[in-house]
Amino acid sequence: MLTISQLAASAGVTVRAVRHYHAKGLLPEPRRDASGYRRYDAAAVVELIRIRTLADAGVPLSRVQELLSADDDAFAAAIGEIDERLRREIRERREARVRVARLAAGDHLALPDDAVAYLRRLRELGVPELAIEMERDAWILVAAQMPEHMSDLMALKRTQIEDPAVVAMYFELVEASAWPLDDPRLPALVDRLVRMFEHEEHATDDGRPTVELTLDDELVALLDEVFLEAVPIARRLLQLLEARGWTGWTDLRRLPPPDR
Amino acid sequence: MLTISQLAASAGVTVRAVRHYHAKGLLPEPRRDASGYRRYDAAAVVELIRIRTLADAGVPLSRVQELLSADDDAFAAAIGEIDERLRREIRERREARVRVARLAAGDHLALPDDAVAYLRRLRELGVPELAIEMERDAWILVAAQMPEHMSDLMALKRTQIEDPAVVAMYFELVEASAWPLDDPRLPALVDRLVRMFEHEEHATDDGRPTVELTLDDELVALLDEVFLEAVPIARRLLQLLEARGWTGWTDLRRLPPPDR
DNA sequence: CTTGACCTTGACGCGAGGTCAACCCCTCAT
DNA sequence: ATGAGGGGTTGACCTCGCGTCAAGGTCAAG
Repeated sequence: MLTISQLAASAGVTVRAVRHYHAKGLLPEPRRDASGYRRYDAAAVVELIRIRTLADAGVPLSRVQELLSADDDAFAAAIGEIDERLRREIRERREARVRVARLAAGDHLALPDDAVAYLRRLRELGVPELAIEMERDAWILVAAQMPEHMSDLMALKRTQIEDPAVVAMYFELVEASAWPLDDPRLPALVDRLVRMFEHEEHATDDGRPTVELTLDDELVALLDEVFLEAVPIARRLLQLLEARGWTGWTDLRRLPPPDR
Repeated sequence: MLTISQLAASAGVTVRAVRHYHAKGLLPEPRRDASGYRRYDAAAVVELIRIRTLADAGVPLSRVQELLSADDDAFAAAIGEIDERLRREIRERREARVRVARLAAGDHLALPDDAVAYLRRLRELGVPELAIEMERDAWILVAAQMPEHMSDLMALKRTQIEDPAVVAMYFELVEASAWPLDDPRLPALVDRLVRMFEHEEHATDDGRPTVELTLDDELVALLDEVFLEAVPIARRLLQLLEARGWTGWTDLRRLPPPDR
């Protein structure tokens, strides 16, 4: 005959846990000796070990209670489910190991692979780190709001960034982003931009596909907003562009002539 | 700028969880818009994903809070500990899978391997199942109270059980265990027992080692108690043995002569 | 103007015990 | 016989990471 602490020790649990199982009706209350102490037999040892085996496998005690009185078929089915859950938990922990290991470094946390590759390409092209950080934050916001468009967008950006003319403009804009709003060099910059757009327009007329037209309005609005927020000078540039007959930032278009 | 549900979705968590992190000081409260709604930037996305990465790895939120503001060395050390814990949890789940799989069948739950082997040998020798169950329960109690002695005891029992004389006595006792306490066949049985002891005694004098003498008193008391509890007729047998000048059950000895 | 989706704070609930508190019981040494 | 120590007993509150109301305020669309 065992005392409660001996029973508990035989299954490697605490006395408190055994009493908890009694309170929950998982383990039947044994008879008491003359002084009111609980006294256990071998069957209690077996039962307690069964409880712990299931509980250690992550089965909730309420489910353990059902299982202890289940028939063989139901029990076998339950064992199958438990095993499946354990395998899943093992898989999740393996994935967690990978993610935690990547935690120390980089952009991978909040961005998909292709966005990370795009940012890396910007670094290769010599874009200043500050500009890359702004760009990264912008893409994080886009990814948060419209993750389903990210892969198309990144494909587009990676194509654009390989065009030397676009890269040249990019560098001009990066440089300009630090200028004050009333910097005298701004009008000349905008003139160069407009000339470039008009050149592109002609090229497009020659039959080159205009990839941007596939972007939906909501996405364009988001991209515009994000970049206007991120780059202080962007609003001023937009004003100057509109004065020259163009509007939009992501989806650049000629304004309708003002006389209409 | 993101609303709380957009932020939450970007990290795959619930809105409630994000608010919980604010309340715990894990994620700084962002600024509010005109209507009092929270508005988040890209940094919040990154931070939230960091929190979730750690939390998904099983790090308590209080620890996450420390880690987010820890220096690189402390952080790297913590990552090491987290990875170690994850590996341990994977190992535990693998072991749980094995134990759960064994749950459906048998004695292995509450007994060590050698005790299971001993019970299997009893079955091979044709011992009735009822007697084996009693014996199993007795050994479970012994294992619960003195697990450190089990391997020696089982070695001893396995040796004994290979001695045909012992096996013969064993069968007689098994049979007798079902008799009423006043069965007329009992005295003859005890006579046979005593004759066997005396024979053993002579054999021992011849130089055979007496293994039992290495058992300590506490263990002998436990074994006696367990078997006297388990087999109703054992007490009566003990009385009869003592009338013939022997005492003890596990550690059988001649009584001192009554005239002293 | 209403509906329905979103946001706010605050409070309680759960699951598996841990951790007191306050008391009883038994044994052993003084 | 007396106290100390190491069992046992019940009961009540604490923990953690949110889920789930409750009781509203806000916003865009029909």
